Amino acid sequence: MAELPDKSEHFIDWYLEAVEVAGLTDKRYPVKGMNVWTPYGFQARRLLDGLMIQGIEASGSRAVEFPTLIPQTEFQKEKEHVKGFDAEVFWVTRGGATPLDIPLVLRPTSETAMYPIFAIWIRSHKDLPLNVYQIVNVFRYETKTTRPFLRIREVHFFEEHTCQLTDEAAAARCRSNLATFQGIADALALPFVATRRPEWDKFPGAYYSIALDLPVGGARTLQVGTVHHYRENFSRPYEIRYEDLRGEMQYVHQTTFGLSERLLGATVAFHGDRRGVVFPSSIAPYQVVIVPIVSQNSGPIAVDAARALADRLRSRNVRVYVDDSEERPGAKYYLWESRGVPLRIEVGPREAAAGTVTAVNRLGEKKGLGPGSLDDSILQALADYDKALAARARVAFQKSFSVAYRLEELKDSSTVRLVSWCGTEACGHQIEQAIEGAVLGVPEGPLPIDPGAPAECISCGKAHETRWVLAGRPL
RNA sequence: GGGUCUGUGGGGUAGCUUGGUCCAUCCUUCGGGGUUCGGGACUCCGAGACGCCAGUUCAAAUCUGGCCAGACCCA
Repeated sequence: MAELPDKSEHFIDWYLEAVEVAGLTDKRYPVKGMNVWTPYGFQARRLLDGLMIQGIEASGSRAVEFPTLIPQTEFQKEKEHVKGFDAEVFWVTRGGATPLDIPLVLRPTSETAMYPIFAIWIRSHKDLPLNVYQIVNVFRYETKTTRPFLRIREVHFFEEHTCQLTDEAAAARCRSNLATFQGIADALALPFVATRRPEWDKFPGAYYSIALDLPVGGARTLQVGTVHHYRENFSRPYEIRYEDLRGEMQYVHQTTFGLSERLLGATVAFHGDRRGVVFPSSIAPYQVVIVPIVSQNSGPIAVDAARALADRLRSRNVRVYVDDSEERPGAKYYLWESRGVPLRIEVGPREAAAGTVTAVNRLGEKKGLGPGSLDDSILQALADYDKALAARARVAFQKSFSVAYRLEELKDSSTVRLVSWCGTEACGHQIEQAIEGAVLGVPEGPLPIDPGAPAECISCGKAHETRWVLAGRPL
């Protein structure tokens, strides 16, 4: 087996192979864009779900689950929304041989499934805010080339939907969601930028959309999440109203927050290297793999030591696997490296006798541990690994942005670009054409790099009321 | 949406133009044996595929049609 393709030169080839060798999905399922989750990949996904659940519930949201099928009549109530999704929904038109009176849509997202029910649930201002989320599969008839975790037709989707009393409360919920996402991203050691998407690229039906993007090498970016402020755009057609203190009916202000297994793809894409996947310990299916080194004459001492150590680590909630298969040690090292295991522990016969081990983390740092407080040292090594991974990620992140002052500079961008923009759609499209990508949007909060005050618009040269905007090439 | 092309064991391929020693080949994968074992071992035995359905033919991986799946290019 050779090394993976060069990540910076052939990113997509590298990505596909990294996912393949790690065994996260089986792409042989005979429907385009629908892959099988393997036990290893599913475990990573479940851990990722756990991060989302923990984060969102800490911010006062509760889990619900709505049905998969949506009647066409409900689906069509918000005009922009239908227009945005019409081309990519799967339809259910028959029950057995009987044509359905009202065709059903396989949800591409759940606004139109939830909101008729929200209208029933919400009567009074006392019913607000309503903060609920669900983690379910949604379906989109993707026509472009599909890629595991990144562009798929059956999406494992996290969606929070909230109803708020006021516009300001909804904006506050959006900010709260960004803080929640920050926590999730931190756990994954993924730096990101939040930008307000330009008008022409916001979610169909939204008042505004804040997208969460990751730079993944060159000018490439990966959108891993969105927070939308809907204002009353949905509550009016779906008649979600409450009676306020004065006894008047008011429409609720709504928000949504969406994430998916793209975050898993992003973790692979961002941290991975020539040997394959690199997992942060938060979602690593195995945080520690122990490889006992056995030779013909040494007997079971190394395996016994490995198993005893594994039991002790498990009792401290470490996910650990003892690889006592018949493979040679070298083959095991490569295998577990490609699968992204944060920490490998080697135990040879002599070490077993002495109560020591050799620890090698996924960043290649190697050291001997023990005999004193061995278990603590291993936990410490795991924590150190996560810190080192995050530090490495921050460095890569800093290098992923640069300022461009002229449209011609955009063509050969080797980073995501920060450009000054007048805010008009015409100039926005000029920028998109020049970079052969997209205007991501105006950053929310601090910029990844400090470019000073905005200059004149990179496209039309207008000097007043310009702002910095990020442009890149979304995957 | 329009066009071009592709489909051969688990993965990657040759063969197809001109139908016939092709129970197809190489690299791997899987099962079993032996020698090994601190960075991708060697060796022996064995298993496993011509996308699906029709048609043409003495004979189809190869030709024809339909279907399914996928890739690339353009709008």
